[in-house]
Amino acid sequence: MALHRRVADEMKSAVAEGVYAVGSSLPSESELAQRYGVSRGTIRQAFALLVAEGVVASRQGARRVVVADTRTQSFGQLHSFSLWARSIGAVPSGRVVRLERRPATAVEVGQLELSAGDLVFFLTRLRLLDDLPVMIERTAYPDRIGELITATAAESGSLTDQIEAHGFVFAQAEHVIDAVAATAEDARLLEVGRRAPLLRARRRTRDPSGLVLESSEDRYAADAVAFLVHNSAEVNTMSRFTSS
Amino acid sequence: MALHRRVADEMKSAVAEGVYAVGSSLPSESELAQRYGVSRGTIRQAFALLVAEGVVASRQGARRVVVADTRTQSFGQLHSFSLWARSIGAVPSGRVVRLERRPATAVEVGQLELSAGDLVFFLTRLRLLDDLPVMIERTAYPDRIGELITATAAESGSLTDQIEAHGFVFAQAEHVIDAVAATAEDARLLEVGRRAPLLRARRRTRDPSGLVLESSEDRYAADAVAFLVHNSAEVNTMSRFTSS
DNA sequence: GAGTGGTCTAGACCACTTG
DNA sequence: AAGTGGTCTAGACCACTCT
Repeated sequence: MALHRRVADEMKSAVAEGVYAVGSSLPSESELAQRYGVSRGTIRQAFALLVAEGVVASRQGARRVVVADTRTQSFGQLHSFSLWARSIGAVPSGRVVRLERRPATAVEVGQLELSAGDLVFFLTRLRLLDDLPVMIERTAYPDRIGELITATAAESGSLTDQIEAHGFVFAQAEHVIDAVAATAEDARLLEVGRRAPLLRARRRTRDPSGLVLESSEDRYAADAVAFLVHNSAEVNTMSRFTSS
Repeated sequence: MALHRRVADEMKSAVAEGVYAVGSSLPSESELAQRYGVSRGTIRQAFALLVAEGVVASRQGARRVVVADTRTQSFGQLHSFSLWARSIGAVPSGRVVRLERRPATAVEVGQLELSAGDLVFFLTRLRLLDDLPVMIERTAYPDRIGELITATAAESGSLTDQIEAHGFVFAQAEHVIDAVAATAEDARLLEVGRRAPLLRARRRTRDPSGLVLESSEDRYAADAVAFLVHNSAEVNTMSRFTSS
């Protein structure tokens, strides 16, 4: 583990434990550098992480201030339904609705950055927390990933684990988030009314070299889940689009 | 403007202009350092911005790769409806539904980090793009901000401009995004059906020192707007919550 | 083995706040 | 005026990719 990552984690723990209260000031960079026995640059790297996560506010000339003790979820927890479920103390499960291997549609060719005629695995799963239906996941995998997928694995739990076990690394993702009305199938599976509001997240995940590993459309029952996003003037990872 | 910011902007322009195609590799850090006449550290600062915005993928040992030419919106565009509207070539307008000054509710005291009994300005506005209703904005301002707000300013355009003109700086924000069904008032104002799905973004904005400047609940017509969020294993600004 | 990005250090100067 | 964070430099070593 990198030094700056370790420092950041320790600072975050200290905030969570109340050593530094929300609203209070933090020690200066030079003091922390001395305390941890690292250079000022390493302390700054650590703070860059905390600022991005919205834990700390920074302004020139003044000490940094704690603004929240939000323990941001790891990228892994955001990516894997199973991991996330366990982290909040719920029991995740999945029910395979459809699993097929077929030529990619034009849209999928674009999404997965394939060539025309390439095969994809397409999986529709209902995801449950403590046996309550929460989300419908419709995911397209390029063939090289898809061939790792079996119906039994999809039923029992985490495909993410399965895929990572074969050496694929999920490194970055983009999410397009909007609201839609439930279709007949959505309503039946999620046990909500027809046309009920659903939170939709269309996700595309890449490995460290930028190759697309999956493209998914997730639909959450409206009262089940929300997303929290933090952004700042320095680093902004969020934008707003007209979808029409 | 900081050197690394300038380098990042130039790289982004180069990608947008096709100098570096999506999918292709970028020059090495040392080559860019020489070309721009800066140190390697500055080039790395520039790339940190581009990686956070999802323009570039990075992995140890290999050259960086261009993964998208998404021109991420600035923090300002994300924050100001007026600025955003103009940036996409639409004409923004606003209609004040309610504007009141009153003691903060318990929830608002928490949201705005006030003390019990403090006053807030509460503004409900319908926002339109090219005269089409798109969003309802219900915003609470602490008194020191709210006293800058007049009904005429709220009608004519950007309160953000108004507030910034008085020296307040919007530095960071957190957004909780989910889906809700339209209430009777929502439906009437947005001209959608009762119980139509709406995309809801609850936003809290802070100044550089961490003070809360506003707390807002925005409801978008489902087919009007979507949010795009980019995240990565290194820096993750997004998380998923059970809202129940 | 050469090249590249990831990490860390030490030091310098500046802009800003008031610890 | 002192302290603090923001920026930039130069150099070092390591882990990893690539051919």
